[in-house]
Amino acid sequence: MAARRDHYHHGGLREALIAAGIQMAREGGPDAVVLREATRRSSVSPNAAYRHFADRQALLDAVSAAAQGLAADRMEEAIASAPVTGDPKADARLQLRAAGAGYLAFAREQPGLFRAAFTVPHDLTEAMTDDKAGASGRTPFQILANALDGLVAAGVLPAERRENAELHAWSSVHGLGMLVIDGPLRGLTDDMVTTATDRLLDMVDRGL
Amino acid sequence: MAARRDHYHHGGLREALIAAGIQMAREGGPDAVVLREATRRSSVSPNAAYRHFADRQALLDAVSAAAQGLAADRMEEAIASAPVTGDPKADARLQLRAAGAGYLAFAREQPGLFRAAFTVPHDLTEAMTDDKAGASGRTPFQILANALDGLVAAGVLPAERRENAELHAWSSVHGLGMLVIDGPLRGLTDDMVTTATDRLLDMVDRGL
DNA sequence: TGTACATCAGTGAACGCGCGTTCACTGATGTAC
DNA sequence: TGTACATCAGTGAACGCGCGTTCACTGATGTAC
Repeated sequence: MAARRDHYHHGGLREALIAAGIQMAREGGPDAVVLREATRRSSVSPNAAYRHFADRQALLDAVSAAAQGLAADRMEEAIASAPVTGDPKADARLQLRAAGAGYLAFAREQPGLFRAAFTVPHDLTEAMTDDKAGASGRTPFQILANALDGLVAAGVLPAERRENAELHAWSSVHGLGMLVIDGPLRGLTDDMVTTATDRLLDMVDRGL
Repeated sequence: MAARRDHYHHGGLREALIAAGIQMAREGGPDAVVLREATRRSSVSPNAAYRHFADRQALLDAVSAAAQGLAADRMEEAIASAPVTGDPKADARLQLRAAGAGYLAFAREQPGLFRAAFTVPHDLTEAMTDDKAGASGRTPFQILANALDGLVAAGVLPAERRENAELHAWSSVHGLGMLVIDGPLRGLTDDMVTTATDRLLDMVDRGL
């Protein structure tokens, strides 16, 4: 952040507001993204935000997109550190597992951001939009799609099941995430969640 | 509702407030459950609610429990109208499918209630509590458990996979529900959701 | 290079709103004798 | 069966709060000549 705050113009208020919004989402999910508070944290008057966002929803959308980018980063990280066996089939599966595990790790580590990322209205058609990409330039959806392409390429997954696979993998993993951070499975310990994740990914693997 | 509203005491204010809360949740999810509005809809002064609920959260909890009961009803309805083949194995599977389809039907038909039911903090240990039961006296969790027991009894599902099965089935179906009503899959048409549900249930079936 | 001026990104004050919650109260109800 | 009284379930008014948003404004910035 190149914050020269000694002159009148902020220099990067839009980014500062989004950063503040991300922090608030981290602390309390999408509902905690409060426009006035974002301006306060940016040391700016409340209405200054309206130079950069049409309204509160516009800020929330930007925060959500950024949160999706962070989720993508976490997935890439998990994929990068996944074991490699040398067997193409096994490796393709391990990549998919890692993507799922990364998604769930993000849900557990940053439940507020997770909800901000995936609980706010977006179109499927927007799911691959650039501003939702992480450092790698890929969105969570693209990363998942990529892992599934890998399964097909390795001959693990028959091509005709490709489309459904997307749905299945995403739903399973997303559902566990929601149940664990916000729902009836809230009481589970970290250990329980880890083994549950493992078992779930076993079953996704088997179901494909 | 036996509402004799011509005398001082309401006669059933607690129930009226919950009913109003359910209606609000139906319209806008858990966040829309507003204590003052519930009293307004019950033709009562704002603070009257405090005779029956410690605070807003207590009302929301009651509404959430009631919404879980409605979800249970919808699942039972789907199960009751599931096809019967006579083959015990096939029938056990069809029962589980019906339970899942009912859960997702509830999510689509009553997205607000669905979120109020399953998006609000509850413990796993509370998941089977009576006040979350539907007309049949069973909670969504119990209905799912029951269908899985049926799979084991029919010899479709090895007993040692029983516990994981719960997690897998619930996560998958819950995830699809969330993605469809609130998340990145929001744009899907009813038809697309129906076929997606079918495919997802195929894969759950296969994954078990 | 210096100056006039349009544009841009902020300020400061105020708005109406609805919320959850608390206070001191009063009318209705049920029970004991 | 009638009455005194405790208890219960409401009323009415008010509180402080923080929100999103709008208004009229002014200081800073960049561009044309």
